[in-house]
Order: sequence, then structure tokens, then C-alpha cells
Amino acid sequence: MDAVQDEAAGKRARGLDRAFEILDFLRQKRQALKPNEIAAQIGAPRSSVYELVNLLLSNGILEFTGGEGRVYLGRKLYFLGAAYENHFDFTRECEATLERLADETRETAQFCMLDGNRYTVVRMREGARPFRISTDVGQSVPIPWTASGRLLVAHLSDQDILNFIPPQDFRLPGGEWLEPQTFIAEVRQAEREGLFTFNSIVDSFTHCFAVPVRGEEGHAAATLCLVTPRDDGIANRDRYLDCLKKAAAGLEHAPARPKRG
Amino acid sequence: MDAVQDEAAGKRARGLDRAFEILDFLRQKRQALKPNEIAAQIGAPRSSVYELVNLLLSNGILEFTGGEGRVYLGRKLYFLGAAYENHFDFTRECEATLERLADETRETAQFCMLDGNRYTVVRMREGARPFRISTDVGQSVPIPWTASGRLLVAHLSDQDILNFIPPQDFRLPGGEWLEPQTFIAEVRQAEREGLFTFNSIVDSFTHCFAVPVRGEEGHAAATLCLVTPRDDGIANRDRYLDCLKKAAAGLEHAPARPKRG
DNA sequence: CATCTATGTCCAATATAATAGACATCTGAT
DNA sequence: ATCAGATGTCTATTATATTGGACATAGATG
Repeated sequence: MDAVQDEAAGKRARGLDRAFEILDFLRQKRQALKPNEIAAQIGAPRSSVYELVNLLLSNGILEFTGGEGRVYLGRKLYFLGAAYENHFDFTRECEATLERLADETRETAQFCMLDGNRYTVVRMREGARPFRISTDVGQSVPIPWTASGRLLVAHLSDQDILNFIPPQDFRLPGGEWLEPQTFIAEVRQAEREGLFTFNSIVDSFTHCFAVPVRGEEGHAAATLCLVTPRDDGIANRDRYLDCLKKAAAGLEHAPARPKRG
Repeated sequence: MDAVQDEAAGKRARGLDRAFEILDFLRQKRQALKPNEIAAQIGAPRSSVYELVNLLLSNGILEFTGGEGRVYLGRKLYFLGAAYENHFDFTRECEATLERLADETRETAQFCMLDGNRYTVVRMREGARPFRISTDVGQSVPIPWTASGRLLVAHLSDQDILNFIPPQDFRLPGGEWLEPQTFIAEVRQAEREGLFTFNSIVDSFTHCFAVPVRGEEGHAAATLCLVTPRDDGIANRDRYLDCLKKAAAGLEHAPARPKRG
């Protein structure tokens, strides 16, 4: 994932990086895997993966589960994640905000952030409509595929954006190529307007609304989104954006502000 | 923490182990620290800590927060922890169970697990009484200090228990020495009875009740506990234990069972 | 039976990671 | 002014971690 740094030659990878590559991979897969499978699928030497997996197992970072030697993320990670959540205490407010949003609009509401150089839905509240959302919570998705993506990188310079986003992520799910310059223009537009909306790139029937939730540094630390059927979204555009902006204002400075310190 | 493995000579520490030692340390401290402070307090070479901290920062495992170069656990850990929680989906049921327990007894109810070779409160629900609980959620505590500890190691042999628990953890908070053989006798008693209760070792005014929540392997994967004022606990002993056992039965096989796989 | 893949273990070679320690600031105390 | 401690950066040395590849086993397949 992140390890697209210096794949240049056949250089050795650092254990730490490989380790977190394994963890990220398991998170993406959302299922227990055998060390052998992990090695094959992330393209790492088997001996290295076995060594690292054993180390991680003995630290409680990974756990045996699913039988036949399969491993998945371990309890220790849960504890560490809980400590993070406790420190940057955004969960409670966030949950309430999403609930209110979903109630007001009857649409699916999401709270999204960057996960490294990709986008992820941190929390979601399904709306009243019987509607299948294409992105699952916790899955990482290329930034250019999402409305929120336009807002989450808006604090970077054009060049930094290009350096930050993996080039292959401009290839859209349908196979088309999104010209980086087009994307950057949309980023700047989103930055000016303080919002971004479009017909989803990922599917053919939803419209997405995103507004920034600004952190202490003033740039978008997260976004609030609505995912709606296209016609509903267009019909209620102004009201939905209004709801989103009010909700974001309520969260402002809540995420990314530690409880103490 | 776990790195008490082979501290024998002045051998080099492995980067991965040091890294997780840093993460665990930050979790214990529950606050952002400067790399220099971390190095001093965990007794690691400063150059190593700076190197590792920078690596972890670039992976999103650590984040700058609190200013002056202080670092704390990062967003990536939250994502990984959320994936764990999602996979072993015990949170929802657990929360409901604790709420019911707290309602029925008006005492503080806790859901506890092992964190490596120590004990930790994973979730807690304060009871109606205005009562200060001495252990905070997420803090790791020596196993012998707790009632739950007797249950959580009961599946191990005597020798394995002694190998598992760090020797210094038999030193109680008051300074007294708990004879390991005494502890093991209590473990076996707890195992036979399927519960353990005692006047807290950590403070002088509470009584603790613990029952096991058995996982798929049949041994205590977690415990449910009540922490009560001593007189109340003794007065309501039978009823409280009854509530706990019913609650544990409701959770049985819920923790440690993945949703799929 | 022969052959192939999937799986896990083990070992030697060497690229490199962990470390000690020098150096440079800055701060507050004396 | 002088000293001591805290903080961060940088470099050279060497112990070792990462890796390729050999080896062993078990199923599956023809």
C-alpha cells in the first residue's frame, strides 16, 4: 500500500514497513489469510513474511484465527486503536451528527478521512431508503474516485497532490483515465466553494455530496458526505448541502483536538 | 512491556519490538510525548527511538500532536483496531450486556481481557452509585492484582502461569508479596467454581466479582466483573453472581468468534 | 506412478538496521 | 558568565535482519 515508496531496484524492504504492509493488507482483505497467501499476494519473499508474521503473532499484533494457520489482526491493535479514539475523542459527537444527518435527509451519511494516501469511510449511517452503498466502512479507496477526495487534499499544492496520490489511482473503476489536471481543477473548485458534489464515479445511480470538517490547522481533517439516489440528490440539493454544512460546523474542531495536551 | 524476553546481555533490540514497545508505552502514558522522553523512559538508545519514531510517523502509525514535536498514536492504528473490532464483532453485544448488568445491580460493570501478559479493562459501565473506580479503561494492570486475573489464566498449567506472568507482577500495589503458589491455588479454585470474588487488592473499599466468558476453545477469553462497595457486595453476593452468570452466558461464543471465515 | 502446486521450515550470504557517541542548540539555574 | 540538562541531528561501526533458495511434506491431477 504505502510501500510504493522506493520499489526502484530489488532493494531489501525494512521489516517495519513490511510488517505494516501485512497489517494493511489484512485490513483490506477483511479476512484471515495464511502467511503463504499473504506473501504471494503482496509480492514479498515468503521467508520474510513467515518471520514477520511470527514476530507479530508473539506480540499480539496478529492472531491465529480461522484455522489452518490463518492469521488476522490481533487484539493489541484493538487496544491501540481504542487509545487513539479515546485521545482524539471524535467518536461520540460524530455518531450523533451522522444520526441527525440521516434523520433529516433520510439518506446515507458518512464520515470520511484520509488513510495514508487513500480515502476511507470511517463511520456510516444508512438512511431510510433501501439503498446499497458501494463503499464499505474501513475500505480504502483511491482519492480521485470520491467527492470527499477533492476536499481532503485541497490544502496541498498542485505538485504535492500529484506526489501524494499514487498515479494508478487516477484510473477510474470503469477503466477510464482521469486527467490529473482535471482532478486538480476540481480540487481548487471544491476548495473555493467549500463543498463538492457529483454523480458517483463508482456506480451509476448515486449522487454524492461532501463538505469539509476543518481541523485545528484550518484544512479539511475529515468530510461529511451524503450518498443519495441521483434524482433525489438533485431535487434536494440546497437542503442537503445546508444540512451538511450545519452538521460540519457542529463537528468543527472536534476531530483532531486531543482531550488534553 | 513484552520485551522482557531476552534482555540478557546488551544485545541489540529488533526494530519491530522496539516499535511496539514505543506504541505500548504511549498507550500506557495516554499522552503525547517527545521522542527524547520516550527514549529516556523506556530505556532505549535515543538514536534508535528517533529513527523509529520517524518511520512510524511516515506510516501514520504515530502522529504529531500536542506541539513541540510530541507524538502520539496515529490514525492508522485506529483503522486497524476498527478492523479487528469489526471482525470479532463483540462490541455491540458487549455494550448491551454491560448496560443491563449496570441497570440490574446499580454497580460498576466491566468487560476485561488479557493484554499480552497483563490485564486490562476493555469496556466499563459505571453503576448508579457515586463511586470512583480505580482502574481506568485501557490501562494494563498486573494479572495477580485482579479477580479476573484468576480466571483469565486458568487454562494454563501451573508452570505456564509462572512463565507467563512477569515475576515482579506478584508484588502487590501496597508493596506486599503475593506468593505465586497462593495465587495458583486461587486460580484453581476459580477454575473449579467458575467465578472469583475478593476484596480488591488495589483499594481498600471495594469488592470484586468476576465470571468467565468462554471463547471457542472453552477457556476464559474474557471476564465480566462487578466492582462494588464491600458491604453491598457481601450483602448481595448471590444475586450479583447470578446476574453475572446470566450475562456471561449471553455473551458466550460471541467474543473471539469471527463473523465469517 | 509421476508431476505439479501449496505449504511450511531451515540456512548461509550480505545489505543494512541498531547503536554509541560526537556535535550543536537552547534553557534555566547558579 | 558558567554550568548542567534536555533536545535534536548526524556518522561510523558492526551485529543482524532480510532474503534467495534448498529441502520436506501433503494433496491433487493426469
